[in-house]
Amino acid sequence: MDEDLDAVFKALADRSRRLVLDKLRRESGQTLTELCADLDMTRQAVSKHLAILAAADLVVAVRRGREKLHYLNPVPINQIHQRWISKYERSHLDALATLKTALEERRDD
Amino acid sequence: MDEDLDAVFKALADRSRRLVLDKLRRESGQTLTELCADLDMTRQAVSKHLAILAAADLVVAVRRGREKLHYLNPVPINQIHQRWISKYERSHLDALATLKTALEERRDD
DNA sequence: TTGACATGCAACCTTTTGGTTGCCTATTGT
DNA sequence: ACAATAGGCAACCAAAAGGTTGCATGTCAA
Repeated sequence: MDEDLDAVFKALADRSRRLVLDKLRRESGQTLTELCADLDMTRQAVSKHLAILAAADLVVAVRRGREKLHYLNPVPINQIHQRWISKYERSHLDALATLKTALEERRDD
Repeated sequence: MDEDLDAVFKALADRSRRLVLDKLRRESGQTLTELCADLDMTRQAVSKHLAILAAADLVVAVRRGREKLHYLNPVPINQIHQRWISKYERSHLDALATLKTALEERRDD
């Protein structure tokens, strides 16, 4: 059940990859070389990152002639939100209260 | 600005660590040995995971005698939601439509 | 048709990660 | 007091991650 979410979490763990996602969110359909701009690493490194993002289904690529256009797929991020984050949002206040109490009880040591 | 979020993303990238968080969400204030149950790795490995979670501020520990009680801190997960996920939620439908169009235009190659 | 451009593939390297084992320290209950 | 219990520290290890360089392939435009 958590199998595919794992790839998404791992893909999101790298700052460069999150940067790539941000760039794609701002402007869809960019090519590899376009995405390389301002990224301070070789094209091959970016290409590897894109492969990881694609494996996690966060990015979908479409070949057009000699270039490849990359699109953001928002679905996996939404799934992370729905199937994972939301659980923690639900118990957020409760957990905060428990934590606060625990930290205060530490005083009477 | 994104400095601390990076540690959180990295901490969440490991399935075992997410499992630990889930356990703490279900029951707060567990000790290290309690958390080790059903985790199929040594106590030291779990201890390392807890250190990483604590460095990301996802877990706060309170020493009580010879044992250490661990509490979930929901704030970083909330920040991930607020400062990162929500941006993608906002452009979700738009991105989906763009992606769909791109995939359909692929037909007339 | 040929040079320039966009990308792909593979080998290689270094650092990080996730885990282990072995031993040490502190606290507790009897 | 002392054995059992809870945890900490450090060295070590294999595998994965993130990056590089070099070369190959496919496509476009003049």
